[in-house]
Amino acid sequence: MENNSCIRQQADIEQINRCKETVSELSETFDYLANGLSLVGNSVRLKILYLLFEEKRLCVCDLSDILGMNISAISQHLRKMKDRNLLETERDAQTIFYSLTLEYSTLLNPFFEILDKNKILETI
Amino acid sequence: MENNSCIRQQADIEQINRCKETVSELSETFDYLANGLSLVGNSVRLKILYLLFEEKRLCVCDLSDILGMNISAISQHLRKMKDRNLLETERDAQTIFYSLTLEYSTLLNPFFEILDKNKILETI
DNA sequence: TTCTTATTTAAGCAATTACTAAAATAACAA
DNA sequence: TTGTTATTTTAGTAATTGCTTAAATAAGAA
Repeated sequence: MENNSCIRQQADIEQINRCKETVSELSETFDYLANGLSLVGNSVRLKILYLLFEEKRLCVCDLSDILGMNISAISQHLRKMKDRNLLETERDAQTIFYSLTLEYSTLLNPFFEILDKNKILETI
Repeated sequence: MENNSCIRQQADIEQINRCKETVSELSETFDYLANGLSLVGNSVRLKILYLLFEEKRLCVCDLSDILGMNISAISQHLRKMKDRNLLETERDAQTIFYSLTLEYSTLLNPFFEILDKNKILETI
C-alpha cells in the first residue's frame, strides 16, 4: 500500500507523533466538519444558502425558478442540507419554506460577506 | 427539463427577479467560492489544512506518515490546494514544505477554532 | 556519472455525486 | 369524493472524485 521511497532522515519524530495524536483525537470532528463543508462546497447549494441568507426564507418552487433547475434536483439538495442541520423548515399550507439555521448563518457569515462585497463590485 | 407541476400563484415575482439578478451577477463568484470550499470539504484535506495551521509547515512525507496514507495520494491533495491558492510551498534541499496562505488561514480560522475547541474537550 | 532520497505525474479503477424522469405523498379546494 | 398544487422519494445514468500502482522528475551524495 505504501510507497516507501521516503524515509525522511530529517523528520521531527516528536512533531509527527503530536500530529498523529491530534488527528486521532479529532477524527470524528474532522469527518463531521468536512461533511458539512462539502455541502457548502457545491455552487448550487452555496447559491441556495446565500439566497436564504438574503431573503430569510424561500420554498423549493421559488429556488427552482430562480436557479432554473428541476424542482426534484433542488428538493434533493435541500434535503441534504436539512439532514445536516444547515437548514430548517416551516410549513405554510401546502408550501414548505426553508431557512438557514442560526448556527450556520453565523458560521457561514464570512463567506456571505465575500459574496456581498463582490455584489457591490459588480454593480459599480 | 422542468417538472412544471408548481405554478406558485402566491409567488413574490419581485423577490424572484431580485434573486435571479443576484445569482447571475455573482455566478462566477459562486463557482469560485464553491470550488474552494469543496476542497476544504474533504476530511483528508481538512486534516492537512488544520495540521498546517498548527505546525506552520510540513512536507508530503510527514503528512503521509501522520495520516497513514500513500505519498502519492497526499501529493495529489496538496497539488489541488496549491493550484487553488490555499497552500504555498518553499523548498529546503530535496524537501518541499507546504504551508497555508495567509488569506485562507484567516478565512478558515472559524473552522480551526471549532477543531481547537473539540480538542480541549477531548483531552478532558 | 550513478545511487539515493523526495516528490510529482499519469493511467486506471471503484465509489460517490448530481441530475432526470416518473411515481408517491400531502394539503387544500370544489 | 375527485382534482389541483406543492413537495418528496425512488430508480437509473453520466460525470466526478479519491485512491493505487508505476513511471517520471529533481536535488544532493558518493
